[in-house]
Amino acid sequence: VISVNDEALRAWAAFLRYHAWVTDVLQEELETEVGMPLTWYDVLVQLEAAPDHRLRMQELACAVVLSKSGLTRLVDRLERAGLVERMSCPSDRRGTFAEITPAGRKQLKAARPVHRRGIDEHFAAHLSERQTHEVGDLFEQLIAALRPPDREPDRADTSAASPLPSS
Amino acid sequence: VISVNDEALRAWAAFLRYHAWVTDVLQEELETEVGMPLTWYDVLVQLEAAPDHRLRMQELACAVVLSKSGLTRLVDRLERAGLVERMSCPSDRRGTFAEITPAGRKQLKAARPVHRRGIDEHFAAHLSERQTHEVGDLFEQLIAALRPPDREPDRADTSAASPLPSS
DNA sequence: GAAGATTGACCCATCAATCTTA
DNA sequence: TAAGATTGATGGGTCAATCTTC
Repeated sequence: VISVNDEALRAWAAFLRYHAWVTDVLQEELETEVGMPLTWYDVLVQLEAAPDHRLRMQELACAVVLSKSGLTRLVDRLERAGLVERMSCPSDRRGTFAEITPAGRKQLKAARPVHRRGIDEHFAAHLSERQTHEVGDLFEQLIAALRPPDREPDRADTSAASPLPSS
Repeated sequence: VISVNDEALRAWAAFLRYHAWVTDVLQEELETEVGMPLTWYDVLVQLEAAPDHRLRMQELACAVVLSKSGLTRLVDRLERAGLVERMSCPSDRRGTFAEITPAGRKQLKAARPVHRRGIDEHFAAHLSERQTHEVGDLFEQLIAALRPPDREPDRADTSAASPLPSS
């Protein structure tokens, strides 16, 4: 059988293991220092960066790589916590915007330096400038190569365009 | 605030997004072509590779990056499916081995080429030999740099040594 | 009492079905 | 009828408590 070689498998295994561990560490840091789960942080980052600080539920689901229904429930929790507010879209009343609230921006302001410090400490600090650039290029290239994943029915990213994870 | 720069954030975002997408794709390929979830595959790979084709529950949990309780339930399902069998450890009767069955090895034999093809197609094929080597080194170095994660109570990897994800 | 593993309660995500508006 | 979003049922994971054996 045509198959991948050992060096590639070693790289793949390291990639997987590193991802599992580093997300665990970042999650825990954010949780203990700011008391917020990483999923919340991701949502707040996306909304803060969006025009008018709001996004349609569908776009947000795509951005944070969650199913539509998953996002509905996540926004439920964020709204209950007062960090996000739902606003119905006036031009198309089927649609709903999720908008970050002042309290949400305040939380984000507290969380961002913690998370960025984590990314720096557990990732960026160990890469040379050249490596950083190369890793960015490489993974963007790999993403582009994944066949525009003709996603499953409930999945939000049929549009397949813009998603950008936490930063 | 001292913080990570934009190039590093771009690399980080690409890393995260690629991981989310590629695991999704591999998961779906394995599911549709062999009818087995990726978690099952990971367990079978670990057991097949282990001495006597079996591992203590704790070691297995560590290897597949799952909590002890999570692994208990996963092995429950695998045992129900006949792919794995529990054997009590004769020398220390507190302990339990999970051992791959003939049926499990057969399943693995069917699954492995599918999964490896996926890794090749969506990962290895896009890397030069030099890049493959560099990615492997880089992530292994990053793993080593993560403070030996003094893990949470229930987490299996207090031993922190050997875990190797799916291959 | 501590270690290995399991169990019960709970959290969060997904899928399929549903409701509403276009 | 289709599109946007939500809801109900369910799968699979974690934590804390428990059981068994050392």
